[in-house]
Amino acid sequence: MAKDTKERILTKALELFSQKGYDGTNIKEIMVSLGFVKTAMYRHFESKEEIWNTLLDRLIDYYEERFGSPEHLPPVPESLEELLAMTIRMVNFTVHDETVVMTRKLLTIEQFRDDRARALATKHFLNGLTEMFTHVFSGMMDKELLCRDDPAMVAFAYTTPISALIHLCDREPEKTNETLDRIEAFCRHFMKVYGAS
Amino acid sequence: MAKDTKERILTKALELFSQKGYDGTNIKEIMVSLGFVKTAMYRHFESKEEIWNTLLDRLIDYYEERFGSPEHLPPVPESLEELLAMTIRMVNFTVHDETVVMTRKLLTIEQFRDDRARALATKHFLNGLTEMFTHVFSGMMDKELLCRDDPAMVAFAYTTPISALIHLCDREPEKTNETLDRIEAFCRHFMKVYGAS
DNA sequence: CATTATAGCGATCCGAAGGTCGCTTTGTCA
DNA sequence: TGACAAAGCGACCTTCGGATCGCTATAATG
Repeated sequence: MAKDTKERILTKALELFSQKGYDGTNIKEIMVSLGFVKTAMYRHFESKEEIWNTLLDRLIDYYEERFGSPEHLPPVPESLEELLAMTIRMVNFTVHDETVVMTRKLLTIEQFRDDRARALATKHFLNGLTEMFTHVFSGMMDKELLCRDDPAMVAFAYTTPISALIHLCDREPEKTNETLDRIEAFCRHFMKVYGAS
Repeated sequence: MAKDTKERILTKALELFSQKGYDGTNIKEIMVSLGFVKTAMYRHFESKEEIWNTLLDRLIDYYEERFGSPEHLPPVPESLEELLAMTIRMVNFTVHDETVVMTRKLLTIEQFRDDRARALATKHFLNGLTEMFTHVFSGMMDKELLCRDDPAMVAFAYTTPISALIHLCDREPEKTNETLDRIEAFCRHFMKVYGAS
């Protein structure tokens, strides 16, 4: 129950930091919205700064757990349709999971103020996805589902447009459905251009 | 000289807001770094809020002036090499011009807090570039320099990867040179894939 | 059941930040 | 040159936000 409070503070901090930034959020707001008085925070964290650091630790750990090791790489699709299905599944998760959305917004907002946020942003927004799809496309080229080419370059060309549209969903959530359609259209375009058929 | 002060305040505000955000920047810092006492600001603006609004007005106007009307569309290249040269020129400008860099960072940081920043961010980061290159690629397809395809989709596939790397330059300026190389490599890859040869 | 640590509360402190006001300086113009 | 407006200065006000401390209630433990 007490342990729970600490977690709830972190969750609420992620929520508020991702909307208004670290500087734009105050302790009172966090604690009152959880039904506490602001000073109750100091039973769980030494300072506002420590909330930030703990939160970032969690986000880094979470990313590492989830995407850190090769065993978390997705299976190599057996067809282009399967690639599309896998992509749509991943995108749907990433734009609808509230925690993931808030994490992305947080990193977007704080990337120029905090070095760890900066590093994590580059992984989240660029390198992580590219590396993952480098593996996927490398496998698909071996299976002759895609034209042979530099898999890292092809992965980059595939993931960055999708990433741009995910950012658009974050910025303008009311356009999410339309944007998901655009993602699917882009995937089909990509498959037409790069597919080996 | 007085008029100048107002401009200098706006310039400094852009600089600081783009590094630390609106909430993370205080009036004293702006004014003292310009050699004034903080309250001198109130001879030029009613409030901190008004600095923000004026600054955003300027950024919106500047964007409109520069990219707003069709006459500002770039000429359609006569060859793939020319497309590459034009792209490199544009990227170099956008990555090295301090004001442009600061504007991008500002929009990145404040896009979730301010609706006008949000709208301008979508233009800056996505639609503006895509529209511009839709025109370019449409012309190039007419000249049979590129395979015929949906020019808007091809423009999207061209500009968003470049945009992702421009964001990387903003985030990690020490990697600028290496990142510019990656942009060029991507452009060449793109030309190989989409070029009509 | 008594003890003790934990967690929440509220009063309070302190410094920072936005903003006001009146005085002084400067620069413009008749 | 005298008068006035614009612009800068600095003292001051107020609020807000982070942080400390001591009291109390709860809940876990021997």
